[in-house]
Amino acid sequence: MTKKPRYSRQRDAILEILKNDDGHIEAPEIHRRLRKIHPKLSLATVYRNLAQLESLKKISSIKNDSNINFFEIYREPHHHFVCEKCGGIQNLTYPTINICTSCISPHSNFKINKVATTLHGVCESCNVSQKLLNITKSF
Amino acid sequence: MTKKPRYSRQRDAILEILKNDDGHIEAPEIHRRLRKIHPKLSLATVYRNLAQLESLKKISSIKNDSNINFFEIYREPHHHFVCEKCGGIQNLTYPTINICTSCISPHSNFKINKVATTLHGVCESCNVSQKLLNITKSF
DNA sequence: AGTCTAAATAGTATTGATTCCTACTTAGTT
DNA sequence: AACTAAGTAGGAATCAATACTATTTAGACT
Ligand SMILES: [Mn+2]
Ligand SMILES: [Mn+2]
Ligand SMILES: [Zn+2]
Ligand SMILES: [Zn+2]
Repeated sequence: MTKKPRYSRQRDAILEILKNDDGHIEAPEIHRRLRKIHPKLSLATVYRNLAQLESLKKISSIKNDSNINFFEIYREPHHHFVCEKCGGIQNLTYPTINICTSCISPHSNFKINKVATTLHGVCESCNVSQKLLNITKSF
Repeated sequence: MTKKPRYSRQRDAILEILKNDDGHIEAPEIHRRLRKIHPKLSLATVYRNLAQLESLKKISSIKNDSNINFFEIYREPHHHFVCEKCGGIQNLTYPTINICTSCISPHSNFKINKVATTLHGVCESCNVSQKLLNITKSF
């Protein structure tokens, strides 16, 4: 139905960055990295292509609590941990919880595209620096 | 540790709106409703108090795909359905999945504050109007 | 190989929910 | 009644993301 998009050097480079990264990257970071080789690349182009790639299910995105969108190459569905302090995102390697999808199917007229389980809290490194701060405060 | 906040007529009214609503409301909607009785209420005040009430666990919030924050009175933990078309949010009445919390606890230095499972898709009413649109297009 | 056109891009302006700022007000303690 | 830290109103600022527009380009078709 939806036809295949035309090739673009820029989109290809964006996808390549994500293929070779095992984390979750922001659009401006992708832009920064590609600028070294494609000095004319526009940030708007990065955003436009990321949106397109996501709708083609080649990549996926997740937002942190500050509404910043992080992108990664499409992987097996998995869950995420979002740090409330630094905004960093980490993968959780526990099996996907599919029960929701099957549970809601009785509500037949819903169309479910994505199930996201996200834990919010304070990550290891932020937690440690928090503790250190408390110690120094007590003096 | 954190001391109880001072009483405020505005905060009380905001909480009252949420207590008497079973849905998920945006800050501007709360503002609109309260303006009828408190014409001088500032939208910034609504946002500030919603943030405070949430940190006191009296209310909770969830964002739709357009980053708009919806608020509700604190309830038993539950999951949500977010419509990609209209941005509306609905509760899912299936039992909370706690396994993630217990699974990750071995990663001891994480602090988990919130577990959110959210389904993204097209809600019943949007789905129906989508179908009607397709029918009219085929003429 | 040249022509054509819809899709893509660069660069910039705009959006819009939320937060910040500051002078003023007020709850509540002494 | 006086004091003060917390809260408010109103408006400005923020900033990730999107919209806009003139220009370029992939790739289809002669
Ligand atoms: Mn991931
Ligand atoms: Mn809810
Ligand atoms: Zn962190
Ligand atoms: Zn909908």
